[in-house]
Amino acid sequence: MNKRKKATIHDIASKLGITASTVSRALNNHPRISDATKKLVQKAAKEVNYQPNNIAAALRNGKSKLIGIVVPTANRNFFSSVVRGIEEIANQLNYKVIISQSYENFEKEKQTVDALLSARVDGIIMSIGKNTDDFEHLERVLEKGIPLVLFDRITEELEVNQVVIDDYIGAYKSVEHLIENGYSKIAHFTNPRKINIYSERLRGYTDALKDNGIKFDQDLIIESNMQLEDGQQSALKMLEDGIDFDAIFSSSDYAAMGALQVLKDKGISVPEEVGIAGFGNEPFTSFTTPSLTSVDQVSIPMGNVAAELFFELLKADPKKFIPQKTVLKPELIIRGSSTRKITQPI
Amino acid sequence: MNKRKKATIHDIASKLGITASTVSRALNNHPRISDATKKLVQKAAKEVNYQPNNIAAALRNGKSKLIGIVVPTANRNFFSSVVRGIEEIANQLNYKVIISQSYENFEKEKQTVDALLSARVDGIIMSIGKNTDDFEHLERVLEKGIPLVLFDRITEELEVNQVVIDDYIGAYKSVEHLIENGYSKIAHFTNPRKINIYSERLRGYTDALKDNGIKFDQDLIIESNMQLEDGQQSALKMLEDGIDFDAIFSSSDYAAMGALQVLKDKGISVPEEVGIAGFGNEPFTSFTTPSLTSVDQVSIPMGNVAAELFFELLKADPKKFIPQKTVLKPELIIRGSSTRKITQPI
DNA sequence: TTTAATGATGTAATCGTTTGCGCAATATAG
DNA sequence: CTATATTGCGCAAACGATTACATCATTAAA
Repeated sequence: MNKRKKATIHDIASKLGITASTVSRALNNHPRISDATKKLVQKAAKEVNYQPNNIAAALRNGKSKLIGIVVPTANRNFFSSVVRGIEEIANQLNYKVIISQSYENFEKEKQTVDALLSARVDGIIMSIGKNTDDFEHLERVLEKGIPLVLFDRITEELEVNQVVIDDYIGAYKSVEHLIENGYSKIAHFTNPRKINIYSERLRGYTDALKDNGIKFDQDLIIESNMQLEDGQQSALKMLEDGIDFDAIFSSSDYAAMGALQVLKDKGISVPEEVGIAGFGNEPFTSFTTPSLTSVDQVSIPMGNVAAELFFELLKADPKKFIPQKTVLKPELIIRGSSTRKITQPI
Repeated sequence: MNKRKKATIHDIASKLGITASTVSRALNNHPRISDATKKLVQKAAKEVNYQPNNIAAALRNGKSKLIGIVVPTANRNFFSSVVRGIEEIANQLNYKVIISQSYENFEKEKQTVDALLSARVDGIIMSIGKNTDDFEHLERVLEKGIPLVLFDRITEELEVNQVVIDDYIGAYKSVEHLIENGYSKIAHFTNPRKINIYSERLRGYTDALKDNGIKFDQDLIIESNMQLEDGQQSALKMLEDGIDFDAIFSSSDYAAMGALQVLKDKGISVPEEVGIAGFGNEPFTSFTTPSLTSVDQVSIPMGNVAAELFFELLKADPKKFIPQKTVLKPELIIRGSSTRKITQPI
């Protein structure tokens, strides 16, 4: 029924006995084109099932209307929600989004950034991988004057727009909440890698203890890769080593979940004997028994803000660029794993 | 340090006193270019920090090396895993992926497909929304001869490559498993929308009952939108209405989870009094207490297959196109919610 | 030594849109 | 009734890479 070749503005033009420039202008609602012509063109475009070729336009304009997004994995609720937040804003402005995953792999991350650059995205919004501590690939992006916005997993080594949540406050509030519920020997699960989020959460933990007159105990700091299994092992280790604790503040919901499973398994009741609080507000946290107290990372707003920052950058004069860092307030979601009716230390 | 403008093959050419065609051929490893020249070109390319402009190449070649993916929501483990499976294959072939979400919204789905077409993707891989029952937008894609592959949520109304899991078998096995564990009054949570996946699962349920000599009971078929809250309400309703059941086979893990919560809340023990099996093998199913029996949808292989089908289509002669339907075998993951040591009907 | 084949590179058109400039025709001002 | 704006549209050159065809050398074959 349809011809194999796709219709172009030239086809429309010759059909109407006008030129392609007029068609182009008509479709773009150029003021110097008469309404009559515009109507004609639109009708003809419908008839031939015209689909604008953004590739050609991109080449001519030097902008693709594509935003590259790099996340460690789209498979995590937090990241996909941020992407959703970005999309909300981007779509309004007729931008589309290319999502790439770096799988926490440095080489893959570099390749991905390169590929996006070759695809001529107008800019990049990303969250860096856990194992990334060299930022040359991002410096190259900046040098070329391509807009770059970092979210959540950021670095201080780059002069770049960033949006994060206040991990410090989130951690502080969690620990404070645990203390208010009568826990005092609070362990902390963290990651040895020095990315901002973990160090900030550790700082919040430390300060909350201090401000409540509880002495910091290095033995209560447990480092791991923070996945489910790591949480299980950490909890087991603490029990075996006879470490005296009555609560866990974990920088990851997964690790918190692992600990919860082990404790239940060992007949230790949560929250009565041990309180648990996680971080991230993953969907499963509300499904567990007991449900898991956690810190919500306001992911969709974070995506919104990242996108807004991005579009500001796009418009801005690169000469007088001043990197902004937006800090969002996280929300403590209090659930069953950390609230006991009666304050009863073990 | 770097000039604002990006380097092109012309810059490299004039730098070396040769022409752009030679540079292009050298970079593409054309056999008719001498090794000496190739080396020179590569060195010069590095020096000027050359980044190929895929947009220009895409325009010239008529192919963008982009695959458009449309999913209802990237936020679901299943979909993001399929995407991952697609990416694995696509990246090997130097294709990139544009992910768009339709949010189960028909209008949004249409717009998205149009946008991808305008972005000149080389083809589309998608899973259709729950509310889509008009397929004009997809017919347009087919008419233009643009490769289209559907996965999971498909339709029989289109002559198109498809990859699905055998929902029938998945359901059949689940129900059979429940029966083997001594359950006989098995309720089924399903969705009233007539998309293939739900009707196939219902069919599997029905046949498994029949083959085991259990009479089908319409009262045990509970329709809802299958989210967590729907599962809660469905369970509550069954209890209130005094419906006699000893197991639930839910077409969604979320609804199964909701039911599990309600039953536990009402003091009904799972799996002793009521067995539960879900569908989808969402990550949280292994975190719940008891953990939730479910059907794994082999999402990554599904993505792989979808991508392979896609690339076959891309190479194939559109004249002699015969739509293929690949059916993958799902895997029953047996967990705590459906296994009781002693078969003890209530 | 002439002819043909091969190797290495250049020429120029092409992909589909956009847009500065130019040129009429009409409208407005003086 | 000129002089100047304004309106409506065409011309042609971009954007950057690719590639069929042409052009020279050089070399092998006759």
